[in-house]
Amino acid sequence: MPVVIPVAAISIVDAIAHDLRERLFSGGLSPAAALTETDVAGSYDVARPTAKAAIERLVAEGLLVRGAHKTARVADLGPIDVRDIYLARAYLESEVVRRLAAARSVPAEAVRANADIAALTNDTPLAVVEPDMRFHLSLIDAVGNERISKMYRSLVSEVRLCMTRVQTLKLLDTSMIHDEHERILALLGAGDGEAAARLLDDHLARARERLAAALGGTADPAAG
Amino acid sequence: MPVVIPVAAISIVDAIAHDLRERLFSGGLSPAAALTETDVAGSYDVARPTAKAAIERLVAEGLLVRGAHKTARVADLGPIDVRDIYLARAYLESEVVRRLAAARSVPAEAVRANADIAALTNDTPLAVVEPDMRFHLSLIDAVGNERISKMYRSLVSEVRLCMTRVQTLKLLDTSMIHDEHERILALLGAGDGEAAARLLDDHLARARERLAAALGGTADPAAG
DNA sequence: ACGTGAACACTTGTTAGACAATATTTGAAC
DNA sequence: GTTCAAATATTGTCTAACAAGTGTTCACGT
Repeated sequence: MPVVIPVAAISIVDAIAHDLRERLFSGGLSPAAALTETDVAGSYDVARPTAKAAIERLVAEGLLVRGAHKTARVADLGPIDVRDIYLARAYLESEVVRRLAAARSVPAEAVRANADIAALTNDTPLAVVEPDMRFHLSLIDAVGNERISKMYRSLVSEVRLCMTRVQTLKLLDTSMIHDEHERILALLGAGDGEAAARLLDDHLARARERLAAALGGTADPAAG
Repeated sequence: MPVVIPVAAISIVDAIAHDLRERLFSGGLSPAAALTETDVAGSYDVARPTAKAAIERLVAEGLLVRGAHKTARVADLGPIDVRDIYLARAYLESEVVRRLAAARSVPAEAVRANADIAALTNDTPLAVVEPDMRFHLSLIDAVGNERISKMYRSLVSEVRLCMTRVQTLKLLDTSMIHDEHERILALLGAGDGEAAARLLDDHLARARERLAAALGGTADPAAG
């Protein structure tokens, strides 16, 4: 019996949306930068409706913003948005660790991701972002819920957009992140969901306040 | 100083998407029914690209499904989807009640919605759906988080789509729903988040299994 | 009769060009 | 310098069209 090899023939709109997303995440597009439909159409050499569709997709994802008859702009997420996003993350993720702990389930992929963090030598300051995201995503994906994974991915993409604005900042202490992750995993294996959720909340709150402060907000650990 | 009166000049695409959604929820469109772009364009007397945009919006919301070069169809959500949706609801909502209880916050709108449920005389069997949704939505909205509210609303719209398929079924016992809501609100005021979350989980699990069973699934209270 | 394969119709993906409606900017008048 | 009006830029929508993919029919050969 032949094995099915999954291939995806992505459409032009998909390709443009994907590339715009990459440019957004790599900082190629500054916050509040204007993205007219004609510009996008011109730079990819496609028709305007095609560019329009790609832009509208990113607007739906929250990466771009635009009002009626206004040109789309890169979302400039401030401290308020950061707190909104991280609170949503905390809601989803702390409930996830509660239920993972109840099943004493320690996702293998999360362990791997955290090992990758430990293995980091001093590269660029934000080399830790990728394995860190992978750690948190693997916790979410471990529950195997399509819609939860999709919602969380949407939040992660907004976080990545924020991060492009603080590339220079020294936000994150790699070893501390690793240690906290390790403790969370241990609590999952021990079945202590309460403690794991509490620790995760602290972990996210710390990251949130650093990011919010870097984006010009005042320190406000209780905000949310 | 003149008071600002907020008006929304919705676009044609918005209007069509809205109307299609209503038709979806009112059962005017059967599950798995085909919705070609030309048909939609013809029935609203607009150009095909306009209809296309409306269809793509509903596809993004999960109300329609479509593959590349295939005609869009009404999503026919089965027991598996119901469990996926309700588990996502439970994750969001049980964490919400935990945190509402921690603040001993009892949302006034939730109290109102539950009073509306109690005031129901025997109308159509699914007259309870609207105030029930409103009860749960008001709990979510009480935390004042933009992204959580948006995610939850997306889940609710999928639930509504499921419900249109079981209109005839006697799914819900009004007084039981009211009582359970009442107990949840009481636990919020008492600050007992654990108990409130547990009760809410049971409440949603019951609704989930009734809905899943009505959609042809086998009883499986532990699924998810 | 049955499976094969080619022609066909249907649908979607994408493009081009155009016009109207709305925002934004420029410029001129006071 | 401020304010109003014209010019420009941009988006929303339409018409028409072609290309490409999907599903179906139907004749054909075995």
